[in-house]
Amino acid sequence: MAGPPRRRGAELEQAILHAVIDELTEAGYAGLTMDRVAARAGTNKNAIYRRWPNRAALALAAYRELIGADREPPDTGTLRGDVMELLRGANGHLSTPIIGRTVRALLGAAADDPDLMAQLRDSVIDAGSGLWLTVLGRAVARGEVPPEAIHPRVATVAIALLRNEYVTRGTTSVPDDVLVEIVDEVYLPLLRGRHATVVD
Amino acid sequence: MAGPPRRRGAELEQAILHAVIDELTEAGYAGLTMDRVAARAGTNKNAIYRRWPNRAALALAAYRELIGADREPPDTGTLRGDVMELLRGANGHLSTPIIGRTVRALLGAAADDPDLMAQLRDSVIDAGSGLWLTVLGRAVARGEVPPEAIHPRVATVAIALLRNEYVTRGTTSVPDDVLVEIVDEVYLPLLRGRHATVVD
DNA sequence: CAAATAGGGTACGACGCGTACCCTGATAAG
DNA sequence: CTTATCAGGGTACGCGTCGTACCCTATTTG
Repeated sequence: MAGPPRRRGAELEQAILHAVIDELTEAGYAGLTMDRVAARAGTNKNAIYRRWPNRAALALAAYRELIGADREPPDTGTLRGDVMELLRGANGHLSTPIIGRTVRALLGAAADDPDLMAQLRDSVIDAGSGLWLTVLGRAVARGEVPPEAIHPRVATVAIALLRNEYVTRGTTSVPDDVLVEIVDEVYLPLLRGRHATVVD
Repeated sequence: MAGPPRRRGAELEQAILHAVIDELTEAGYAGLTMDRVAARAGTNKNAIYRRWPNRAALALAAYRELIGADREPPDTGTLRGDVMELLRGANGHLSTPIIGRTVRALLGAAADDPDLMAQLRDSVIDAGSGLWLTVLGRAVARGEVPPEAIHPRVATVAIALLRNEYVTRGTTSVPDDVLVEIVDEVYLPLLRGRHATVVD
């Protein structure tokens, strides 16, 4: 009896990660169990523990799998257009049923696991900050904002506020008008006011 | 044999909550177990479950116990002084070994518990926002910033950024120069530039 | 073809949650 | 003062999950 051939290496790894994604979608991080992941992937816990040391690492790996490739910075021609697109992209991203919950839960789990926290920081938090600097650089080149706008803390204010909204509100999705408010009431005024001269 | 008289009601409740605080300090939220809390408080799980439905609710109650009474808004005479004091107060607060970790863990646990999230929002997140509005109101009265500065989203930008720093960095304490940067590079310029009209 | 490796199946110990009982000390009611 | 009521103490237990251990089997490598 041949049956399906036994999966190995990358193929099996993919099957496991997608099982994790499905489980996270249905039951959330709190309801994620190693046994069920193994069952759903049609394998057993051996194969999982051989690859990831614990539940948190497994969930983080699944998260990365889900995120996939890096994004390209948008280029709409105006700073506001680029910024709104970045923010809407991040919001659409975080409002996937799985992502927001998982990220929150992982941040919580990382409270007692510095190693996990470091990985989270790299792959979730800092991953996108280059996009913002790129977009700002173009805006400076166009003369939309003064060069002083390019300052790491200033550049990431918008995404930091969005993230804050997620973490503290516990919502599954942030309404678009909140994004607009962040951009028009906070972010753009801040960038334009970085130098004494303002307003176009 | 008399022994110590049996504790009841509020007295016992205090003993339990302080046992939770000690356990959180030593082992963190992940290491907090009901059995150990009961043992440490010199009681048993009955007395705990009679008061709180689960571990998360217990930890939240301990957190509130630890926070204690509400703070008074500072009044240093300048906006920058008040703002720095609010931010330093919050930072000192969150950098207690227990608080930061516990809040992060609770936010994570709340990912699957809307009820807990609501309570957290009320008692942790929104609790202090009145202070910021008060301080801003005084600054407007002094003519330091335009009245448009009094806008909920704008007013809480500084504390939102601090919180973001905590949640995403996983640090136990945010250095003072980060606070200064938040205030001088972001918050005050934003408030002072509020009069600039916004494009839409 | 043999040896090494990775996967499958399964069982197990440890641990913690939340519940259930029954007993005892303290308080409230008669 | 006596008795009923109730909160607390002590303890045990079922359940679920983690992480590990073993042994067997399929696949790949030499």
